[in-house]
Amino acid sequence: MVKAQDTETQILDAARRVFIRKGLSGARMQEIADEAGINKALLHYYFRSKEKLFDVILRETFAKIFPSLPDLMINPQLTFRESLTKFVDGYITAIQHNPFLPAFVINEINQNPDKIAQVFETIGFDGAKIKQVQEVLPQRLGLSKEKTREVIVTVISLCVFPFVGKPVLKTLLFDNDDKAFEAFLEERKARVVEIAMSMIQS
Amino acid sequence: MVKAQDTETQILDAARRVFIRKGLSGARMQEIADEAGINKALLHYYFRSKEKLFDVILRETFAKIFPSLPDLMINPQLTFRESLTKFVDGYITAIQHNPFLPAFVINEINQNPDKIAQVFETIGFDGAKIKQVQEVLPQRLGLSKEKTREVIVTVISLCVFPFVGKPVLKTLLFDNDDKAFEAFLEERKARVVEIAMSMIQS
DNA sequence: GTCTATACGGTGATAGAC
DNA sequence: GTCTATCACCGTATAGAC
Repeated sequence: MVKAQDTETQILDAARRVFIRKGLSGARMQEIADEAGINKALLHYYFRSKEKLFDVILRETFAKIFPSLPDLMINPQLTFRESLTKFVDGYITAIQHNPFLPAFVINEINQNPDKIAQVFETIGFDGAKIKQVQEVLPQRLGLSKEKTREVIVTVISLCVFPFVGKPVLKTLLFDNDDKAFEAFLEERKARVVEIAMSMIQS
Repeated sequence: MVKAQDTETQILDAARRVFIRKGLSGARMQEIADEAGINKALLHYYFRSKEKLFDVILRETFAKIFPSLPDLMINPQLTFRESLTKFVDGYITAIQHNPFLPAFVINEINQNPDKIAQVFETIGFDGAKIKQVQEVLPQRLGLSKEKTREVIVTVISLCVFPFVGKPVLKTLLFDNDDKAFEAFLEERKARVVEIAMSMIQS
């Protein structure tokens, strides 16, 4: 039992690394087995198929990335600026620790958009919660539904894109200097908040 | 000769569609052959291998996406606001016609960052041109190099992200209403310019 | 140039011993 | 639970006829 738990965890750890690096179609069961220190047969013993294993990782990844937004934004204890600062900071920091996550999610989601609703439900991000955000947030901001959407899209765009576009941006703007790019991301946390706040006030 | 040209074009058209939809590892030579109305053997006759064929498409795609930025931004005939408006409008419109391009580029580039320099050179986007943009643009804007980078990253993020994040954004903010999302993108062209200009003036 | 046939390696998945 | 061995299939790539 203890050993089983360990093996399953090791498989999931390995699968996470490989799938996020290579995607569903690029990943090989052999590679996952190697990274987990076991053989292919055992993979199929724990998770019936590659697709099943992948779905577990995809759900887990979504659960890690998405719930923070609504929880934070709706918290009435904080001013909106505080909520926003906390969100942007937490979000960018989280991605810094998992820099390949956004590209992975983007790719797999665009590859298979039908899975979205299903995955969202699994992580407790159902219609009710979505509605809640769509209704409470405009009230908090004192903005129309449309304006609120613009702010949200802007914030998420600014937080996420630098990571998925990193190879290109680094080449074009940062002379491939990794340190400079990291520093830029760090400084960006404050700038994103400023840009969003100026959208709200104007 | 005429027929050969036709076949090659048909192969490239098919390869473009399939690769951009499925990516390198997800695409199948059989599927490309089917879409081109020929058989697998002929694919290998024209392009020795899958990788070679893919490289052609990748270069072609980069050539289509990237050169517009520097050419526009540096044009001294226009005010910066005019350049920016033209760029944002042209860029978003272009992506609207090829909505899967950004996710494709992001995925393949993150999968194989080493190819970037090589691909950029192929499309005439060499070190000299990059330096030119890095030097001329700050002058035009009257901003520091760092501030200029912020503006560029912001503009590109706001233009591109909505497309790659479309499935998620549509679900969370637009109740899966395609029309509403399209309208949002259309209206966004003007908003992006406003956001960028306000960054410059402050 | 274009086809059919086939080689050849890899890939997901299973059977069966321990 | 974990392994070795093996299967059936699919994928890229090539040979060779026309």
